[in-house]
Amino acid sequence: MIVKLGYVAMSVELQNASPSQTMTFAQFSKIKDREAAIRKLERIAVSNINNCLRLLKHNAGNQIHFFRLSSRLIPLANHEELPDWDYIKPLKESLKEIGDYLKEHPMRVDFHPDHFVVLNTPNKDILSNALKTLVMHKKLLNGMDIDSEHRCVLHTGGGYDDKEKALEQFIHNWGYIPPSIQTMIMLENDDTTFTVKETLYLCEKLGIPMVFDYHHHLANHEEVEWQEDWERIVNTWKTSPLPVKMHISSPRSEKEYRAHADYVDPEMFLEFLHKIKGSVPEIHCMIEAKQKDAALFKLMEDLQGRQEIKIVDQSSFVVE
DNA sequence: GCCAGTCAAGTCCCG
DNA sequence: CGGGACTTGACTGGC
Repeated sequence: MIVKLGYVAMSVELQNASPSQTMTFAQFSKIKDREAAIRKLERIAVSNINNCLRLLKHNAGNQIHFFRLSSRLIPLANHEELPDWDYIKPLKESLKEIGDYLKEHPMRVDFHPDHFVVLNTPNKDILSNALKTLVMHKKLLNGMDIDSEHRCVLHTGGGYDDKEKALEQFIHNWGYIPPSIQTMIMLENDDTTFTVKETLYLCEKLGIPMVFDYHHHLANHEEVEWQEDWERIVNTWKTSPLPVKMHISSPRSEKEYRAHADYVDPEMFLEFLHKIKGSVPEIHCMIEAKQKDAALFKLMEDLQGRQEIKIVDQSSFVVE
């Protein structure tokens, strides 16, 4: 089984390369010339996308084949006071550059929109805003000429005091999501509300790939045993053009269990890999750690020299 | 140039 | 029911 590691959105090694620079609506409103304010938003967005390209080059240079793009590339993209702003148009060229680069340096990239994109809300306006944000992600992928199938990880959403009802609400709302947006989505078990089994229920019913977050599972489960669910999780990827993907992180501390630690505990990771080895030929593990790419490199270093590990390159290895 | 506070979103928690 | 916590990185303001 080959394991490929990825990391999230920004680098601690590459300086001044934030893909998430922003302007709040309060700042925006202070600028009297609205056109000038919009131009400023556009300059920030272009800078974010250019930094994204720098990050991709950094990744390619370090043999990293898997990366989560920032979902904050375009500040105020879906703000209700800016419905007339065509935010994609001024970004066309920068986005195409990314697309061209990715054709030369193939890398799996995807998004994880912030947790306020809630698809199971009973509130129409919130659903409509969630959909707008997903459409923005779709446009970004189109601009980069990336097939948008299975490129957006989401959580199931709110519990609303009745999780069973909340799951049915998800299924109900799913009918209002255009198919081209539906195919973008993957669902992840979360650390406070919806467990692996609950997420699987939706994924199987609606044909959505499930992203297993091991740390979330340890924080939130009916039963801690997960191996009997693993085959079902793998099965949700059967129709996907992409390999199974999952999230790996370690608790910051016993007290702050749900928060992400700076680095990933290699022992926990190895133990996990031994349990799933042989179940898939290839798996992509997204490292969610405070130290971002440095955590990925440290984990690779920690795994070096282990009997059962054969290092392939700076971010991949084979487990036997 | 540092530290505390603010910002954005939706849900959840508390009184 | 209303206000604050939660989360995250970026940014602002006070000193």
